[in-house]
Amino acid sequence: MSIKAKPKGIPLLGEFVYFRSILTAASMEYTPREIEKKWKAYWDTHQVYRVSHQSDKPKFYVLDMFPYPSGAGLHVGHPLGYIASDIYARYMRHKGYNVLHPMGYDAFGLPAEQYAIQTGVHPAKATAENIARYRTQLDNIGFSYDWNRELKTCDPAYYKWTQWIFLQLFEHYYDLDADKALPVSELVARFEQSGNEKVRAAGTPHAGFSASEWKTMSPKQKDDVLMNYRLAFRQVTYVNWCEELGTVLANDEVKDGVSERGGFPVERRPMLQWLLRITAYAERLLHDLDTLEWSDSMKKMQSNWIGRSEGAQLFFPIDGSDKKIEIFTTRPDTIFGATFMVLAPEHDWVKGLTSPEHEESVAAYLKYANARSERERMAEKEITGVPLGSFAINPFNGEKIPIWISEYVLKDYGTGAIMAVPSDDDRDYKFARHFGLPVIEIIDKSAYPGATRQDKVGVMINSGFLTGMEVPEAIKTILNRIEEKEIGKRQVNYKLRDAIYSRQRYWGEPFPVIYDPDGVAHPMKEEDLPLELPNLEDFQPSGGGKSPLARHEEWVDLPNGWRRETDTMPGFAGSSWYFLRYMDPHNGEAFASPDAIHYWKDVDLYIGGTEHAVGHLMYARFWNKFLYDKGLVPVIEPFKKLVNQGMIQGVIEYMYLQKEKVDGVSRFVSAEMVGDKEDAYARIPIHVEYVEDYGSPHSYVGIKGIEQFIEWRPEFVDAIFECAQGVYQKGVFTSRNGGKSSHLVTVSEVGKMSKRYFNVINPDDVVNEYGADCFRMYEMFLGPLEQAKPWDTKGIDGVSKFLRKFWGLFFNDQGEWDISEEAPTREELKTLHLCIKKVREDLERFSFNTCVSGFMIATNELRRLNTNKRSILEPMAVLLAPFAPHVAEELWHRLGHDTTVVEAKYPEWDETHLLEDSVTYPISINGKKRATIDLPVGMPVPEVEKAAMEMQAVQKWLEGMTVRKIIVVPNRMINIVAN
RNA sequence: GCCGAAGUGGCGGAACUGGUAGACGCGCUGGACUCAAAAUCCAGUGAUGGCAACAUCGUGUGGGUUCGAGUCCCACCUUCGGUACCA
Repeated sequence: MSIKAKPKGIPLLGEFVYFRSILTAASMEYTPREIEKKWKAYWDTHQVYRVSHQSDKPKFYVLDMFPYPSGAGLHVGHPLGYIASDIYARYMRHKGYNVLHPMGYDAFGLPAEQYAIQTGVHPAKATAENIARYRTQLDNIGFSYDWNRELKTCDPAYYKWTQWIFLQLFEHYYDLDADKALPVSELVARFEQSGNEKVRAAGTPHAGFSASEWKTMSPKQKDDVLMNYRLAFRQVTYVNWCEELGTVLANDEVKDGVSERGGFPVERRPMLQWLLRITAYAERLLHDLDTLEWSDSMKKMQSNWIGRSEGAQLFFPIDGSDKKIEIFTTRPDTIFGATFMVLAPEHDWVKGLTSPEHEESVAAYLKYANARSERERMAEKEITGVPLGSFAINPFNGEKIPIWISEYVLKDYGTGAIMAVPSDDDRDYKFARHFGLPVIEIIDKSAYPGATRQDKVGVMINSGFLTGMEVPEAIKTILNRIEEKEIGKRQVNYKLRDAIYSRQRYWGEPFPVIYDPDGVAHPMKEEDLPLELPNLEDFQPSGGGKSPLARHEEWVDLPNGWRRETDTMPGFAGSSWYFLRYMDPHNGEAFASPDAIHYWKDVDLYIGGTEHAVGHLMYARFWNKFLYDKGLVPVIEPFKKLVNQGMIQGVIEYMYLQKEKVDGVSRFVSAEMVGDKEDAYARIPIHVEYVEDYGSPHSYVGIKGIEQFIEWRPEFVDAIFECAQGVYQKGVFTSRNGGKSSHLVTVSEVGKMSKRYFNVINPDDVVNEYGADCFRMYEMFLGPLEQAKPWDTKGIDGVSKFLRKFWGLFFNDQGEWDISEEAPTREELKTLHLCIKKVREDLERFSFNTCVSGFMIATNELRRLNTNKRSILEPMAVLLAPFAPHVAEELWHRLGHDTTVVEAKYPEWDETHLLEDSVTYPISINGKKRATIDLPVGMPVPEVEKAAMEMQAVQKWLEGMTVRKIIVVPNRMINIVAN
């Protein structure tokens, strides 16, 4: 019996194994249940995995990405990375490192709040239950976590420091001269001295002011000015607003422009929110990628996300007005080809630039664009836009060009306005073609065949003083001219946007901020932290886009008339710094003690999914850099080495349900009958365990499966099930044309493992049947860590057999423990040392799957050799310990040790045991293998050539041909080129 | 759309630096053991042709570089992850 998502209450093979073990001599049978239970208890009582920073050993920090404890519990995909990191952590410990390997929970978040809205269960309660379930599931797998360091972001003792770091961000600005964060108090001192003219800081554009102007400002005015500088600041940004639900929605909750819940319209609405000025760190976030041992693709994703581009800020005068539109362009050289301008629909000036005759069409377009999500707008499937009816003047040739608005220009990128050059930009070109706008060729690319529209190559034509120049020269020239004419300047632009940090939600960290009656934001005092999240019973949003907290007036309104911030922090708040808290998780005086931080420093190995490539990893790097600027952490990057695990997918099985009922009865049909009439049927996902051969093209439900299905969905008790060769209805199978097959073929699809597809496979069930050691090794054996792969329990038998065989090496044919102290043979030593080499080398390159096959090969070989020598088997047990710690511990103790195998020294290989006398060369003729020959290792090349040429099989192939060349790669291959 | 990744037997995958494609495991086929089944053990297993030796084809598709390409280059197809408020 193999496990498919196991229905509750069905006894599994594991119980049978257990039962059998009681009847047989307990010493010989491999009984993972007993062994694993025993050693888990041992590790726990001896606190084997507890670590301290007070150590003389070198440190090593292995971290898993913070899990969010979802209501569905862990499925077999989650532990993949945890197992890999656990194996590596154990390996490093065997190598003598003091290994920090902690685990905890990213416990604030939207799902718990949605669940609360639907069921009334308090998020704190649901989260605590989910965490408890996760913990049980994790414990089942035998991880080497130091559970004394467990974290929960929703714990006030933890979020006290999340709030504290937020306040530090609030109290700092980014000084471009110092190239680091400095206190706002210093900025204020400079304003008092000389206004903001000499200040070079990352900030929101705003007017200049003098010292005396600063001094006359009201507190509210000063607060507004400082918001342009603070690293945590308030600004108006757009949110997905759903009027019907009275709430702001996550992009995730919006599907095709309507809310996923209820299908109500969603529009983009401006709202005053907190943001973090991550853009201040853009350059450093980009530059420091070079110092990281991350995959090139991951670095590339981050660097593309940051999206640094060099170009020019340029002002275009508006016809009939003294206003000038600011744009950013990376191609100032193409300005003579600019035939129109495009503004984002949200651009502040749209209203003012709309001429009376265009008011109607512009209003209609704004309404359209407003209902479109940012994602849809960027996807550029259709070309939309309207002219405003006003014109800009090209500052170089004085041409009047029309101003349009279109959704492909985004408010938050650059200045929200572009000059459109259809000849040299694809999107501009498509837009011009669609609306019949002129295209002026300005670059002759005839010397560069194959160059695309956007490529920066060619010779300028039709371009005034630029005509005749090559593009790079033209760019330089025009930049200089722009600066001379003072109509703009060189500028570096980033695609990276500041991070919106407000959520109109309950289940998150409260902001430690209070507003005075003027609306000036004041930080809470450090000694008053944490500001605890008050208890609520109703989690429906408050009116006007406010968080549920806004209804809790006693909490919001302070006795002195000041008010609390009612928004809460986003999910990434707690996870942006948790790796630091693990270093010193119980500290009440600081987020972690300097001692601990200076010992553990940074994460040496970080394992998690690529889905965090640009979110969490960017924010965490940003926070770390800020804390570095403050002198609070010693390293510029928190995650030295990053390994991305692939996602384990599930199989989704569907039955076809005819959309139209037959005489009021539902009708399911076997998939092969559907043919090209898909439209007439609905796909109904069903529990994968009802399906035979699930995942294969022939997967089907039989009578038993149909009956299980009806039990689960009683509304289909009367339904017709049209099988391959007959019909099943109400417990009766009627054959058609004498056929007997009652298979109803289902459609299989690879997809997410999720509650909604009834295909979640719980690791507990697998561990229960096969044991944790087997589960760990099977997860690794499935394939390369980095690759996505579908889960299939079928193959697990191979690993299970391997473990029993490995165990069997220590016993004789009578099932008695039988270990000899004799000296090993040469062959045995070679097998052992080959295995050590394979496992160690593969571990170093995170190739866990090939380690497992290495163990299998060695075990098969040692069985063949009938090995029972301590000198071979004891190192094998230690070698296996990181992968299968329970069975290794059991064997280690049976071998006579009374300390844990966890601390045993990892075996090393000796090349002298691996030397071969001869090598089998393949002989290729013109690249095709035609023969092989055994030759001594290290034979000189001329002799190898001679030996090969003398072979009959070779001569046969060379008949009538002339040998042109013989290529010999020593100890690898021989290739003869002839014609 | 944009950014990133992956496509190898019936299945999961191996081949690390351009050098014997398919290690290891599952499944399947045949055999041993068994009253029988399970478990276990032994043998075979990319496709096509052939009694066989062997030959031809074969790493998503089309092209290219090379003595030699799963691996490098160009174009394309499909699937997956991200796309800024899921975590």
